[in-house]
Amino acid sequence: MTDHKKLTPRAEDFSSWYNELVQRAELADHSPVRGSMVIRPWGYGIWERMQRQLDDMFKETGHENAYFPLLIPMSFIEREKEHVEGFAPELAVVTQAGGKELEEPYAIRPTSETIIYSMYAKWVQSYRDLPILLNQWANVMRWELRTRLFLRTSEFLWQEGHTAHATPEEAEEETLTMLGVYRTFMEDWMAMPPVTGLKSPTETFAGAVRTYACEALMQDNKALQAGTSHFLGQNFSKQFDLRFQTEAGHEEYAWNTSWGVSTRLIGGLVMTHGDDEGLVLPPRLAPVQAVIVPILRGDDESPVLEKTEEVRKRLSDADVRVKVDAREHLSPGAKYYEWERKGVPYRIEIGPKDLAKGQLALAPRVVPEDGKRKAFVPENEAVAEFPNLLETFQAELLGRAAARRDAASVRGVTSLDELEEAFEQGAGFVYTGWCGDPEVEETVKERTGATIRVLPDEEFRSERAPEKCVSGERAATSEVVWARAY
RNA sequence: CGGGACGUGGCGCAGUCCGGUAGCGCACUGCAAUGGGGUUGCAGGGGUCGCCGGUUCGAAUCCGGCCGUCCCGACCA
Repeated sequence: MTDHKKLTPRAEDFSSWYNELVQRAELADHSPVRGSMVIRPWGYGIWERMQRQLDDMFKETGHENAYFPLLIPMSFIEREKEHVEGFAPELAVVTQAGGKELEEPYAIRPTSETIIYSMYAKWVQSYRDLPILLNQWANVMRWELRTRLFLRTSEFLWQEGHTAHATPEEAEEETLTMLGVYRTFMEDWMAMPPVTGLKSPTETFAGAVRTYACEALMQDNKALQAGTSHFLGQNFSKQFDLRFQTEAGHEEYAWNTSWGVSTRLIGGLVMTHGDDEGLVLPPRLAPVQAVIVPILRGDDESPVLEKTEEVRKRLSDADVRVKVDAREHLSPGAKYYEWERKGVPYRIEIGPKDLAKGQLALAPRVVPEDGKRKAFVPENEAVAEFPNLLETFQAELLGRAAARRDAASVRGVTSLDELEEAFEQGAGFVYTGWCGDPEVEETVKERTGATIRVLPDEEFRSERAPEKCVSGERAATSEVVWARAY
């Protein structure tokens, strides 16, 4: 399925570029259901890589997987006041089944806190039954009014971790541990370095005491909330009667956390690394890390094809995910464009000339700062070095993304005028002081379209803590990061 | 959910104002040659024009309703 049309350049229209890329790289397509997408094999392959790695990290931090029902009794969702206010407008509700009206409607889960904690309540008697550390991989539904492939769809895939603890300290620690897991995953696997921190009260999850988040900066300098970790306190345990007997013998409500990332991460991946030719995949998440394109001649193709297969086997044995593209009806150039559009990190060309010289032609998807577009490397060396090349490529992507984020970050802003000016100049993250007043958030949003993304964790904070709130009058109680967001 | 735009083979579009039995490019199929950045020639296949209804002798074209997509806004992972 070749496709000659160029993508709309990012600089011209970032939205069009994104929409075209997602479809033309065959990541996803619109479905007949409003706001719901089909994730195609290439996109799902990336999601599978993400799942595998995250799942390993969850297991390493002591969690187990389980599965809870898709349908949740409406009365459950209505039990936690903040929670129902947050989710009611976007619920899809099942009112009929088996040809009859249901006595109680079921909501299609927008998130599973309520049904999960209702079950935990059955399972927990004593402090010895805690902690419970579960995760589930699931689909959820939020009837969004405005959707975009991967970034906001009515139905999406995610994981949701839900834990119950005997003490607030332990729950808080869990919340921060999982925020750290997400951050590590985004940096080391997605090459998408986020800023992490605490959400302001207005941005806190409906039903949580505190929400922590990973905020990543996209190439259009808008922020993407890429993962959240919530300290729920006893809000849900009190509503669902999740109690336990302490060592001392008295009853207490358990302390909960929940945390999640979704297929939205794939949108983040696209907007972090993609270029005007198409997708660019970090090697650790690429379903195919190298595609071999044999350069075939009409006269005798067999030596080239034999060598191609030999190289494929050698790389595969070195745990490289490699694919041979030997389709005969396409010219090499057409294949190059196709695999570039799909973001494969490396292309390897093998032709008669390479055969004669015992070399391979290696072409990285992104030309390194100091490198060449295509390198001719002796076969043995190329095979031996290939895993390192992939790691270098991975590091290159992270380095570039971090540099972009830092270049688009503005610190030391002390007034609303300066803040407005910074965003007019195209700033990404802007750091200021804040007094904690939600009205300041409202004012800034009206003037600039930006919101507080996080109260940054210590290592992201400015060297000198801001003394005054950006509104000018009151003293700052914390530093905050502003951005326009997805 | 409010404002705007759009919906014609897989993709991109023309045709719609001034109703008269659907067209172009790319892609696709077959054969042959070609093959190191979107290869060429020849021969083919595919669309009841988003859906439903109305007006009319006749509707892609006019009218109404609905659905979907995109952009702006409110809301949101």
